[in-house]
Amino acid sequence: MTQFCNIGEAAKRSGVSSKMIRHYEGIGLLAPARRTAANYRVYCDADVNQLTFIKSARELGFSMKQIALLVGLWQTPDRSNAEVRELAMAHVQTLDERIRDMQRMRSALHALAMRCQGDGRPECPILDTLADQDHS
Amino acid sequence: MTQFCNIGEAAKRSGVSSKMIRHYEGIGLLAPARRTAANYRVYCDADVNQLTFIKSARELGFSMKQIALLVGLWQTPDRSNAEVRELAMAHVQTLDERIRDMQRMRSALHALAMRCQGDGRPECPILDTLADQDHS
DNA sequence: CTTGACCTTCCCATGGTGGTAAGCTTGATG
DNA sequence: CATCAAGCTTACCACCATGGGAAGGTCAAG
Repeated sequence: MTQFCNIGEAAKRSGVSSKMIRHYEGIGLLAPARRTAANYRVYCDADVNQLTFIKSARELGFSMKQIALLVGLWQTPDRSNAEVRELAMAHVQTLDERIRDMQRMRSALHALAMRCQGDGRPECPILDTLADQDHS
Repeated sequence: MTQFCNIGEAAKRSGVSSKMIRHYEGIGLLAPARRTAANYRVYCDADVNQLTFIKSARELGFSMKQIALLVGLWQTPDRSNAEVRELAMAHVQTLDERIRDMQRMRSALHALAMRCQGDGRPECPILDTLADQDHS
């Protein structure tokens, strides 16, 4: 039943590039893959599942360090979901901060752009404001 | 009237670290600074202004490449504010995309966390969902 | 003259991903 | 069987912006 495949197939199935699969192995996020006689990496279904897990976590913006923790919890049968939840909520908070930062930039820049005529003359409130150390 | 200072003072006045000032010079964003006989970099008010400009642009999330363009426009007397505005609006759009991405992550993760009891048992919808290749 | 604070250059690290080159393996086709 | 393309291997280099640190020179105050 278990399907064995090489790195290209594992990449296709998990959505993680071969490059990154090797990288994940290099940084210890994945156990070193078994090899064929010709030194080709071999992956089983469980390995592909783990790659899928990592991919999903990346898509939620978790860092590699956090993902290492999540993978550890995932593979621990008697884990506590409280720990997972805490990790997740901490990341939600981080995302909120980043979103606020971006929004602050966005609205400041948009306000500047609205003050600029954009009519081809050299006068430009955007540049003037950037040059003014009082950020005003 | 013009105040000359060394890199530490320029850093203090502009808010850009000495480290980064040297880096900006290295990548060509700043003209190579004049030097004292002892090879210390010397900065004048205009240089500090340019550093302030760069700092402000960084705080709005512009990339170094965009900042190089902005600095170029800033220092061009017969520039067109339309060009500046276009750069700014393009960056607003980039920020909007990043914000949307973050918000998508945020809400997906928050929804997952809400489904998790966090009561100390091993059952965890967060991990289950990450492991499911159907992202559902 | 010593001391401490500053400056100089040079190298390394981060994080996550991509590219590329040189060389080996595999499988299919002529 | 020879060949060729596609895929694998490792080992580098690059991005972007920033920080850290080492080893050594300089300057000003005590």
